Amino acid sequence: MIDISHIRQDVSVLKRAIARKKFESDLDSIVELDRARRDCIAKAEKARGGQKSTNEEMSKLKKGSPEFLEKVADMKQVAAQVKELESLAKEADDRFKEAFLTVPNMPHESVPDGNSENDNQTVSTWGEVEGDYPHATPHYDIPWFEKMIDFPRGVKVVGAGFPFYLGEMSQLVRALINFFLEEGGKNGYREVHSPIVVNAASAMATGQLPDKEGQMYVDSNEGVYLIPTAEVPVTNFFRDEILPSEDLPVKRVAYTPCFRREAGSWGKDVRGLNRLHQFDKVELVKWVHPDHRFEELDSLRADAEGLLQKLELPYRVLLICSGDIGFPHSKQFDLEVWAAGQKRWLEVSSCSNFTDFQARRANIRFRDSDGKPKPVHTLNGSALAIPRVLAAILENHLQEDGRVKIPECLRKWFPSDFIGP
RNA sequence: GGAGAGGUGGCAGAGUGGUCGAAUGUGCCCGACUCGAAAUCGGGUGUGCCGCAAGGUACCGGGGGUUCGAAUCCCUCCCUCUCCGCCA
Repeated sequence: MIDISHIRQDVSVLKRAIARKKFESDLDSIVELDRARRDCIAKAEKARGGQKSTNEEMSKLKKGSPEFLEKVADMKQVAAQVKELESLAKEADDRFKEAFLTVPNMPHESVPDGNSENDNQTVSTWGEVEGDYPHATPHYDIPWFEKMIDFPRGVKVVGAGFPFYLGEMSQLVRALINFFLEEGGKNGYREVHSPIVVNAASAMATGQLPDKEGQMYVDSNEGVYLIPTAEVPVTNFFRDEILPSEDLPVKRVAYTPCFRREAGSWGKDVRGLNRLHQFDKVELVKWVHPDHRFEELDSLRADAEGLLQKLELPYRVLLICSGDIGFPHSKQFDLEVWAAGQKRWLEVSSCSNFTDFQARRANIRFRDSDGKPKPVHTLNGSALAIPRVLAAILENHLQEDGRVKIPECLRKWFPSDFIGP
């Protein structure tokens, strides 16, 4: 959630910001709900204060004395009144909070205007995009692909979108995971091995609930959700905590499987590894001092970009426009790898700054130099999503002999220079 | 899953229906003493909400109830621990 002062001061600023995001939010009525709530709270607290001071007097009287009994009789009415006012205040408070939760984060001023993904800005590209890939083939059309990644048996065992990776392909997946984790460590991120289910409070704190409930697999017996990204459990690590400011920035890297129902998005362009219900991903998460939020976003992005460079995969960096940016995001860069066989860009990372939006929901604070707790700023980014990176490796590094060359940086964990028939 | 015990401030740990935001210890911060440190002594030390402020109000696991008044009594949910069962 945003800072409440944004709706108490000049709402027009907030209105304009939200309009840029193409989100609907009835701010006028939320302002009114806030006013009503404060009014009710003031009344209830005043009544309660009166009741308390009388009760204090009563505690000094002899129990059962005439004065005491008289006051009891008087206070019965007061008590009923207080109860009524308090319940009105709670109602008003709940109404406000519910509405306030629907207000998205404001996009940063450096975020370009736009309506959809078509308006995202390419800020840079790396590597040879239109370059020389004479043998490039869509990964799912590589002859031996199905021998190494078994979709039909995944369908039999679970359903669509849950492939088995076999033999050397499984080793390659593992090599990528190791590479990403190790690079994260080198860049100062502490490795975490995290739960892959979370409770509703956690999903609420990072913003998956209530918006994206339909996108998550849920176990309603236990009231837990399979995580769509490690962002959820890892960010919630510090929920309801106050961090010492000298600990900032805190940086963590985690590998987890991710689970997404992808409800409604199944259909075209989802062949092979392009879109799965379960996939592996290494995620970077940072908790930072507000003063450093944007330099931290740049360095986070650089950390993710470094991986693609070492993998020798061409990519572009998109600055996501206001209309395509997510609900809790302030600013977002996507990294898209060039898949030379499909001749298309595949998103392999999304690096985002949430400013204090998640931190307020999750109640994660730091103690500022004035001694007061303030919300931290949270950032995260994939580094990287494995199946699409794998797809790009298979397509771009495919050679004339039908084998795929393994990038140098993975050889430490992979037993051969090539993968293939 | 069964039986029992318990959830109080950073931690430990008292708490009679009213004088309890809560004793005490410990930790932490400031000061005194000291060449410095330890020890000792003195002072300070939670968070949210409402309020321009003074101040008020809430919070003793969550929610509800009884009562003029609840950390304290009742209901309910959650969690932790011990023992048993099952099991990686």
